[in-house]
Amino acid sequence: MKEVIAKLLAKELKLKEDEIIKLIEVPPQSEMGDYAFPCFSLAAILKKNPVEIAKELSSKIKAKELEKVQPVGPYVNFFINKKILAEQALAIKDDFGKGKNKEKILLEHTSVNPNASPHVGRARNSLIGDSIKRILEFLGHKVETHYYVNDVSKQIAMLALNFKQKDNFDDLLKKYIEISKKVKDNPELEQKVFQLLYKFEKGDKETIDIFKRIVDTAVKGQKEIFSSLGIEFDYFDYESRYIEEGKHILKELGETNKLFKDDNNRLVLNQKNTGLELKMKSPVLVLTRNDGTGLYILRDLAYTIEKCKKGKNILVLGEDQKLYFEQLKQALILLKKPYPRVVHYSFVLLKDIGKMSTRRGEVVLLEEFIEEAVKKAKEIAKEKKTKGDVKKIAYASIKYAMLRNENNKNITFDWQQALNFEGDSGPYLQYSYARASSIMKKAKSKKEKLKIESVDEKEFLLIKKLLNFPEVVNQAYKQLSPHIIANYSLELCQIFNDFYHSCPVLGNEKQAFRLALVDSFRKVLKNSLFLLGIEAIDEM
RNA sequence: GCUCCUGUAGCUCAGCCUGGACAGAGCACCAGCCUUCUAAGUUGGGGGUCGCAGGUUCAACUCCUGUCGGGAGCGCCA
Repeated sequence: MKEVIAKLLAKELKLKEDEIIKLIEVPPQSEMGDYAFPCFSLAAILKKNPVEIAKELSSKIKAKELEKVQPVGPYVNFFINKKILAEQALAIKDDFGKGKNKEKILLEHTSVNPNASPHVGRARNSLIGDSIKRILEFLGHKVETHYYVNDVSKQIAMLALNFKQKDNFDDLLKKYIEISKKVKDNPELEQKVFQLLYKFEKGDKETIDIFKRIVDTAVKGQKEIFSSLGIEFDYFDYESRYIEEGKHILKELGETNKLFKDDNNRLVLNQKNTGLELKMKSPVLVLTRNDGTGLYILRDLAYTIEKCKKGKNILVLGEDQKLYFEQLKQALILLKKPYPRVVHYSFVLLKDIGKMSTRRGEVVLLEEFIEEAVKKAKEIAKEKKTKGDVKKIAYASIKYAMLRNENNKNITFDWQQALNFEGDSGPYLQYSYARASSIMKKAKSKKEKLKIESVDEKEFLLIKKLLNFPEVVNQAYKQLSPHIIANYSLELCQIFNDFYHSCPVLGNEKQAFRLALVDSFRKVLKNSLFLLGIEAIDEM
């Protein structure tokens, strides 16, 4: 529609269409029109009062697509023929907004340390990652999700000192906190930790077995939790598999003459003149310990290089890893290798406590949170005497609460607010869908002939919002930010509920038209929710 | 100390990338709406120096600089 207007304006103005498209905006209120063209920039060129220009333009432009063209101050406001848009909205199909890209994309997200049950803060990584996966696939990309398992870490080695054969997933957190405290106050114990890592890297069978048992226990538990939320991974990539390749990388880096041994006999990469000198005290990257064992980044380099060979890469990382990633990226650039696009998200802070820390045990576990949400959903369902699937409602609540914020903003986590099922919440979106479904169900599906006689204001608002969906998905893709979808979903539902209250569907003379509109709403909202990983439900 | 992110209503957040018409939601608070498609809904009301100060511009919540508050990071954790 924008294009049509731009064409008309281009005729009058001797400006290029794409320039005009950039200027066209949507008025703040729908009564002002559907699109507006501000004449400020023309005022300078034509040396005329913008108000005059708007008046002149308005009188000249006419087209069958336009119901009305009206000058308001320095703006030319366009009212689109409502029936044309209504027809478009009614023609919406299940695949509305889907794309046909075919690019192969590897998406790495979550990668929680395999040492304990994940806390709510970590879930943000998974939920953002999973939503990005859905957005990419919706646009047609071929996506592989990868979960990097850090099975060579110091954390695992510490846990190995405190792990018993019979320990299961639920014991890990407690055990980890215990040993973590001990190691902190005891340098000798820390030496033991490093010895274990050394043995592991040298291939000591006993050590490898203990590590494996811990990691398997943790990964299995974590996988189950994420799976319960509908988050699945295509590949679990084990860090330990990259130990050898990491040594090759070390060799390659050695040939760049940027590698040197420091006073403590560690191999260090000089990262001067990469821009990093502005961001850290000393722009170096330590690659090995003094006992020769490789550090995490060495294996990560090998891993990243391997992934990048297979396709375009996207990585979801916490904001605490910004500098780390920048160092990794510069090392890859030095090796003349491609590097991933990265999405950083900020932390989930606990109200009254602050940052969650597994080590300190100051956490709300994702499991607890899920349980609490389900409990709450059950209570409400009982109270309302409804049948909706309480689990789906609880998950929607969690996912929406974690995805509604912009990635790089801190979330303040508050039980009460996170579990609110009213207003700006996941259940509100599902409720709107359920209402629409209920109408569809009650309408006996007789196919009446559709004639659009007139379009009411509330109907038109819904129509415009529905047609906006593809643009919203593209925005979310461009920014790799699910919150754009979350916000759109909320606005869409608010508009639908407004329509719901002022436009009776069943038994109304416009039933056929409104029914078709409700059906389009269901299709769009279902897709929109799907992109957030939220299931649409027919009753609740 | 340096780098990055952030500061919008009592609270939680959109809007800023791509500057324009009175700054939008939700929660909480007050007053209404269920003989009509689900009240997990909806209507109305109060509540804002968009942290502060400069600058650019016809026009700044939006861009630039400075400053203050919050978060994150800055050599052998990942």
